[in-house]
Amino acid sequence: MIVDLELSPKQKRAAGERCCEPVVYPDVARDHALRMAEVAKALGDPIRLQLVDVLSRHAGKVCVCELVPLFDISQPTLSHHLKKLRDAGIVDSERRGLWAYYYVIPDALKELSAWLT
Amino acid sequence: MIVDLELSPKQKRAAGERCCEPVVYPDVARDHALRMAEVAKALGDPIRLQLVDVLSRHAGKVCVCELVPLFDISQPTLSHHLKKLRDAGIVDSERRGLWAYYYVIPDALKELSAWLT
DNA sequence: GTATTACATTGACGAATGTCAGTGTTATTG
DNA sequence: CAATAACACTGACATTCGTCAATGTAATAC
Repeated sequence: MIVDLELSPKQKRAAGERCCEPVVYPDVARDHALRMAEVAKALGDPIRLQLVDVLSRHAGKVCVCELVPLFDISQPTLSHHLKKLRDAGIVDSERRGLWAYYYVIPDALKELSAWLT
Repeated sequence: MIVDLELSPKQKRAAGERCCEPVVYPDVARDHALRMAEVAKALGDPIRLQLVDVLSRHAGKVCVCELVPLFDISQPTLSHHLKKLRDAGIVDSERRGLWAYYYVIPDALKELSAWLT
């Protein structure tokens, strides 16, 4: 993992006393952090988190008409949340006639999950 | 885990055709989802995610004066991010003279991590 | 064709976010 | 005492967010 942050403090100490023991380099590269933060941000809403929970717990694909009644929000709002999850690369959808089927993209949460472990 | 969401679709089908196979109940309770979303939201910023990375990778406690030069943001902004992480229950701080030492609260990320696995 | 159904998009709204300059607070130095 | 250093807080700003009502779009039913 690439280190791209400077470490040594650029400010003087007030006393001879050390500020603290040398800090560990962040070994999460900036773009790596950016990607994981993007995923975390998408999960940072209770409804979206529950959406991902339902979708991932369901082996196959779930259509929106089954998702709408699960939450106390309007259909356009749910559509908005699904779009956010799509934009974050967490879920994808598939049209089949009138219905849209959503599913969690395999390994989409892998990176964040591994970092959290 | 408590189920507190209704499941059966409240809208009529257009055809005799089924919308989809029966969906799985979300087994993330609403308050459970709320707590995890709060943590995810706090991690949903690249700087905060890297902050947690640095703090968790460092065994002990790290003072703010070591954190400031790591990022290209002002000291007040960093302080603001640290407060967000504190409010989310992810980190805590300890004053020692002029310095403030931050550390990751053990098991603060456990719940979200377990859910993601 | 018209009507209806499923879902997405638009536009609007108040609320929250990330950022900074400026200031305040507290502890240490001299 | 006064000066300084470390950090938090305030107020302001543009931006993004979550939400809804209204509308658009495409496919199915009649």
